[in-house]
Amino acid sequence: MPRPRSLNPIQIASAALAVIDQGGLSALTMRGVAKELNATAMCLYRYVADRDELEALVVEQALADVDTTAPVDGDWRERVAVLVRRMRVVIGCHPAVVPLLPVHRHRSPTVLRWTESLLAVLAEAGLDGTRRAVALRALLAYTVGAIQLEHLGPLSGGGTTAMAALSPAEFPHLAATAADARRVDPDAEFDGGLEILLRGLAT
Amino acid sequence: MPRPRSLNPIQIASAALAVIDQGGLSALTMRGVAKELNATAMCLYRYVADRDELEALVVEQALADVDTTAPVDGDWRERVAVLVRRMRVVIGCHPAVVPLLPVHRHRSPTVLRWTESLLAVLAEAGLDGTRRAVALRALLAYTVGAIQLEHLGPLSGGGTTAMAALSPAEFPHLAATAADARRVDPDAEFDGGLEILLRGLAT
DNA sequence: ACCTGAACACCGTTCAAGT
DNA sequence: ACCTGAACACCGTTCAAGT
Repeated sequence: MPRPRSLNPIQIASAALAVIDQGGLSALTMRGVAKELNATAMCLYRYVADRDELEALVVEQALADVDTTAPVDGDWRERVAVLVRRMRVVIGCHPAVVPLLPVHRHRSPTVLRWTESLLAVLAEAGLDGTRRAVALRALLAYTVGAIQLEHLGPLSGGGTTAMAALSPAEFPHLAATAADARRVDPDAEFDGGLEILLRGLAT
Repeated sequence: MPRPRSLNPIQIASAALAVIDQGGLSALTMRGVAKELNATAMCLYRYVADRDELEALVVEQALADVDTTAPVDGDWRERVAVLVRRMRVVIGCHPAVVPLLPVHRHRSPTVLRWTESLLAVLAEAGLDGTRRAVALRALLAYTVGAIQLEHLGPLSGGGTTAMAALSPAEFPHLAATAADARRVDPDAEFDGGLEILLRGLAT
């Protein structure tokens, strides 16, 4: 007697994202997600092979809102910047997902489409072959790294506060820079670094 | 009757690093580290407050080999590159530690000394105040991000292999770039991205 | 065919008890 | 003062049993 499925992957992904958004990464457990769906943990194994697959589902669900279409206005550097900023803004809505990104990015259709658009813009800029591969990698590294620095670490962003308390005798530059850094807002900091990278990318 | 301590923090850090190097991040458990020391898990709580502190200990132990003295030869860009490459090489010896780096970097004396040296070189390059803070952040983001891309993800580096299998119809640029990327060795890729960043950093 | 409860082998952490 | 064993409240995952 075939019984209809009571869940679907989208429901699971939504529930899992809700759980991680609300309770942080440590709340993302098979049992926790199941409870959100009024089901049992074992039931989830009908839909995902294991926790790893659940994590991949969460990452894709979190990134699904990214507009991956290539921008048409502005020079190529501005178009790259727009794509990169779109990714950062959406991830900023789901900070607990950040540690999962480097691990599962290859399995996210959104990431693939976004990367394809980024490469298209780089191609229009006259980059190809190895140079384009290196440029992409550098942009990815900066994006992933900057987002991690922004959201991970002590007190999620209060890191510079801790650094400002360092002994200025032993770490003079660090103490000064920590003080300076607290006056830069995160958006400007991210855009500033991105600009440096894009300037270096000019042939 | 005061009994002498049977362990010290260095022994614990070494044992923990051995465990994670050999068994991966998932092997880093209180019980696992204790077994490596022929002790019980509970005994470790005499030396660390919790797992978080054990992780911080592992990170510092992994990075301890980094030479954090500022290089003296070459122009400032080359000196920055030398510092960054030193960090990458040492981390490459302990790839399982990579996910812990963004979380615990603020508590590592090695990271602090390394950052201080980096800032000193940037100061010699004429950067100060906000511009220097942004430059540091960009360098940190690139370094952290590039190392994560290198060591995390599917099959730890086989990611480009997976991407090369993509449908060239839907992802033409991605498929082409994945093929190109497989011909670039990791060192050259890292240095290439770093060069882009340093070029953009020139005033 | 799908869902469930009980069970297994793990976690981090607490706490009373040993020496 | 330091270490230990037992215990608690969790994990992911398996598997036989229910409907």
